[in-house]
Amino acid sequence: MATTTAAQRREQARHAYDAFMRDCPTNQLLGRLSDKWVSLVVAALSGGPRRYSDLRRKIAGVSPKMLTQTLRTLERDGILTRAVTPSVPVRVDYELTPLGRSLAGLLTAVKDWAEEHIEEVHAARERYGAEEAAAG
Amino acid sequence: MATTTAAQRREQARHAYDAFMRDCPTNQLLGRLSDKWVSLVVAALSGGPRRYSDLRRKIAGVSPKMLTQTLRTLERDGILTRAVTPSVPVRVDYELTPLGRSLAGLLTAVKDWAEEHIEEVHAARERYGAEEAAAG
DNA sequence: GGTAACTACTTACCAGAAGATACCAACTCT
DNA sequence: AGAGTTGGTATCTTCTGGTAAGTAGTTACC
Repeated sequence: MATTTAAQRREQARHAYDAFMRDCPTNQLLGRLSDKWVSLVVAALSGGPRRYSDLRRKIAGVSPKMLTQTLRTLERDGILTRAVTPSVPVRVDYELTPLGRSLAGLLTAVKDWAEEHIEEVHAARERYGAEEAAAG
Repeated sequence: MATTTAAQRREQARHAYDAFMRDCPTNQLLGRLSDKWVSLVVAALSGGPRRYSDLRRKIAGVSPKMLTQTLRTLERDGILTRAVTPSVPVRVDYELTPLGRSLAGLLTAVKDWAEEHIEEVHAARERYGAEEAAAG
C-alpha cells in the first residue's frame, strides 16, 4: 500500500513549499508570475496561439525588448511554446502549454477583477485624497 | 424602464475598460496588482487583521520601506484599512476591506499555483537548458 | 541617570531592471 | 528604387527596489 495519489502528492507539495519564505523557490516563481506583461501575454494567448507581431499589436505599449524577454522566460518555464516556421518572412507562433492554460484562468481573473473594480478603486483614491487634504 | 441592475452595470464596466490598452486606467491597476509584495500582503491578511511587525515577520525578506509603500498604496486603493491605536508603544492594524477580500481569493490562487506547480516549472527549465546546450 | 529595547516607520544611496528608441537582415510588392 | 513586412537586437536613459542607517516616543532595566 505504498501508493500515493496525484491529489496526495499535490497536497504534500503545497506544504513542502511556502511562498512567504524568502529563499523558497516558489517565492521567486511568484515574483515572475506577478508581472503585468506576464498577465497580459498569458491572457492574450488564452484564446489560442498568436504570432509575435500579433501579440505586439494586441498588447498596446509593450516594447519589443520586454515582449521578447517575457516570452523567453515563459517558454523556459514551460508556460508556452515557441514554434518557428522558416517561411519568408519567418513566422513565429506562441501557444500556451497545458501548464500555461492552467495558469491562464487565474491571471485573467485578476485582469478581469481590475476591469470590474476600477471604479471602486478610483472612488477609494478620491476618498483617500480628501482625507489627506483634510488632515494635512 | 430605465432601471439597470448591478449585474448589468458590471457587464457594462467589463466592456468599457480594456487592460490591453496602454492608456486604460485598468492597465495601470493591473500593473499595481501584479506585484509580488501585493500578492504576499493580501494573502497574509486574508486570514484576518495583522499588525505591521506581524506582517514583517510573516513575509520574510520584505524591507520596511517596501512593506510601508505597499500597505499605503493598498490603503489608498481601498483594498485594506489602516487602524492606529495610540497605545504605548503605538499599534497599527491592517485589515482587508470587502473589496480587498474579493481580490484576496484570486491572488492567493496564483500563490497556491506557484507552490503546486513549482516542480513542473523546474522540470521545464531543465529541459530548456538541455536543449540550449544541445543546440548551442 | 544612562542606555537599551520596542514600536512603526523615514531617508539616502546605489546597482540593476525596465522602458523608449533606433536599427538590422531578408524578402515582397509597387 | 523605395516602402513595408517579419521577428527580433543594441543602446541609452529613467526608474524601481534592496540595503542600511536614522527617527520619535515611551518604557524597562541596572
